[in-house]
Amino acid sequence: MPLAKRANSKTNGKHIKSEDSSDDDNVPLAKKVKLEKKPTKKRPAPKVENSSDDEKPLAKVRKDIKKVPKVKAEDEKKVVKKQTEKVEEDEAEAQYKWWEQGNDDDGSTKWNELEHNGVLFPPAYEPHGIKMKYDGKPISLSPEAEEVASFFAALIETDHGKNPVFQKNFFADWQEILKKDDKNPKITDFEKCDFRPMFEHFELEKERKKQLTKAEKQEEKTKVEEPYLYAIVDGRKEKVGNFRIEPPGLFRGRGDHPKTGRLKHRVMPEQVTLNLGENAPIPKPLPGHKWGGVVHIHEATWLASWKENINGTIKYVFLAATSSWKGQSDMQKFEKARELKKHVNRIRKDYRQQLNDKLMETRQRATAMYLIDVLALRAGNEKGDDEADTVGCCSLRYEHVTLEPPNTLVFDFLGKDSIRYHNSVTVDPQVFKNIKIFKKQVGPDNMIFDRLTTMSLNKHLGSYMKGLTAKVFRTYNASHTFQEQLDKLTRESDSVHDKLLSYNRANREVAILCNHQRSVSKNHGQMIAKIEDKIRAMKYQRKRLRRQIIQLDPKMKKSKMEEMQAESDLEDEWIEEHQKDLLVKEREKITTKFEKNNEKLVSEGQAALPEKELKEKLKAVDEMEKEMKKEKQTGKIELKPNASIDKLLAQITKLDERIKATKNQALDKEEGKETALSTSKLNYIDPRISALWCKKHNVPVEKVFSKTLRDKFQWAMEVDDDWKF
DNA sequence: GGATCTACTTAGAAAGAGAAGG
DNA sequence: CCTTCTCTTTCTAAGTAGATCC
Repeated sequence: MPLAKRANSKTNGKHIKSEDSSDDDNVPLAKKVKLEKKPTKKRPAPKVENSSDDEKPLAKVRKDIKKVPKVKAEDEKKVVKKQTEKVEEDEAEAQYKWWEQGNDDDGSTKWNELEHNGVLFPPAYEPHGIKMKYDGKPISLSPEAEEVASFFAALIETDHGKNPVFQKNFFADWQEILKKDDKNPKITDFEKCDFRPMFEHFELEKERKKQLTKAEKQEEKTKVEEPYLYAIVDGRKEKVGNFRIEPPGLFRGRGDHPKTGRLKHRVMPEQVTLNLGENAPIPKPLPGHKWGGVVHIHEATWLASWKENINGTIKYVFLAATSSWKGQSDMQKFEKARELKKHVNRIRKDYRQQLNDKLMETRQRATAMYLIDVLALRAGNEKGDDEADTVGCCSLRYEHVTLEPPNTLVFDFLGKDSIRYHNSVTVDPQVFKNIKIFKKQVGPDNMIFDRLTTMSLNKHLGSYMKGLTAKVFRTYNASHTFQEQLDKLTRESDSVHDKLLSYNRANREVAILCNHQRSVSKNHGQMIAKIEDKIRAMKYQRKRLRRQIIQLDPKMKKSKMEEMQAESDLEDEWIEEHQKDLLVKEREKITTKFEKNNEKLVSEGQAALPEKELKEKLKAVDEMEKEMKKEKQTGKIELKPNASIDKLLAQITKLDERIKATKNQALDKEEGKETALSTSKLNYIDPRISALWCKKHNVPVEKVFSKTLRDKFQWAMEVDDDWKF
């Protein structure tokens, strides 16, 4: 598959041929263009660190550390001292209220003394001995081969397990493992493998686990994990986030990832580097093992790191989201986005003007900025060909944008996580013109912004405001949109319930802007059908009520006719079905109640009630059935003795409301079926907007933030009333 | 000045827990 | 009370972006 290519020689040294002559003619091209095609990125084969028996890696890491720029010693000391004093004063109070201590003048973060207990390693693999089949016959596998087979077996019913690339990659890696022990059978054909016995074993295990009570599940876990949950950071006790090292398994790459299904190795202590305070005790590795290294990088927040074997990327153990380091940087992120408010008008004015700049590079940059600002696209770093082919703004290719004159652009590409971005947008005519020109210049398969990189774009943005990058626009526009929508939708007179509806609507606007999706749940259709049935049932009730009114006072007929008409979706067939259903359900209800009662009586040593009793009870339903038949024949409904028009009307009003509410619920579910609100809430919307809104409108915060979110956003909970995003 | 490395945030899937419905 | 549906939490992949290397 051809990777994104930068400009080829076709465009080199030429002038932009304007698509329409009314456009500024002959825009000179930017100086020279790099001619080389993007070289295929070939990552050097990851050095296999075999550190178990020599000191090299450790020494190596130590050397590296010397290169880490030293934080000015004074600053460092100052902070340490300040925080230590505070801790001594009142440890509990100081623990989480870092935001009241004020920030450092230069806004930088300094990480100080760090001690922690350690990183939890999983125990080695324990074979289960369940025999899978090959060519129809049960086979025995070495423990290692059994483990890898189990990884796959657990997934055979999932999309991953059915994905041919996943299967191929798994099979190749599994064969390598099989070869390691010559007692393993020769397995050469994936098609002949039957993993089902193992799969079923795991399903059973799952069931068994489910049966355990809450307490049983908790107890063992908490006991083992207890020592690993917290780290002491600058004297504060902070929660550790992902303290469990990632267990071995099959790499579950998203989208068309060429490496999906490959075996992810078990990580051993020798591969792990710890980052902690110079004076902190070094936690003990597994018996018989040693750590890959111990470092003291004060300006990093990670506690431990290791290199993962699939893509050669570094994985980290960080503090939890509730920690001060994470909270601090979260707050800084939103403060930066708020600072953009002061500059955004100028920036917008500039890029609009530069949309027809003579310099190609500038014009591309302006166009990209427009897209990032208006559509909240991601920056779009370039990717290698050993990853899924996904793009962002700067890496958009020819085929990702189509032109619909006069000025509509249709975007259709796979973004982060291979989530489809499909959007038809009417844009500024000059943006349309530009895309048309760029596309013509670069040709199919090539990147539209061939003179632009995320680096150059961010460098430019940085000239407007310190620390401004493409991603700040997403944060800014998300929070801004949320505040705007929330203000627009919230009615002071609304109930808490309705206010929450508005809150979620505003949230959804943001999620749509950011294209946050979720897969439609398997039984969504079923669920909607159920709700629709419920609505119909209520309509049927309402229809009967109206009939009764007419029976009571035939003069009402005329005025009610129109409304009756509106219920045309209540077909006779459906009504009949519905009535039958009602009867069946009623009978079931009575029967199960009767049986349960009998079981109870028997267990208490009493005699069960005779079958006759049940028949007696069921007679009431027979009665109902008769009445329904009669109703159908005569078209008359048996009126209750105390029926009155007023009462019936009141019932109708109530039903109307319920129908409306249920309809809303259905609409809400349908609209939200593929939009995930959580991501924007967690990462893009300044939590202070929510905190203030709750306060102002008397909505309890726990209605909008779950426990974890409240903990994460603790820094944002107390805001001045006049604060605005 | 691009490629690579590193460190961090952002993302949806999957697992788990809790609430609602029968 | 048990099952089913829904919301929350956990997990780790996949981005962004700065620093460093060459």
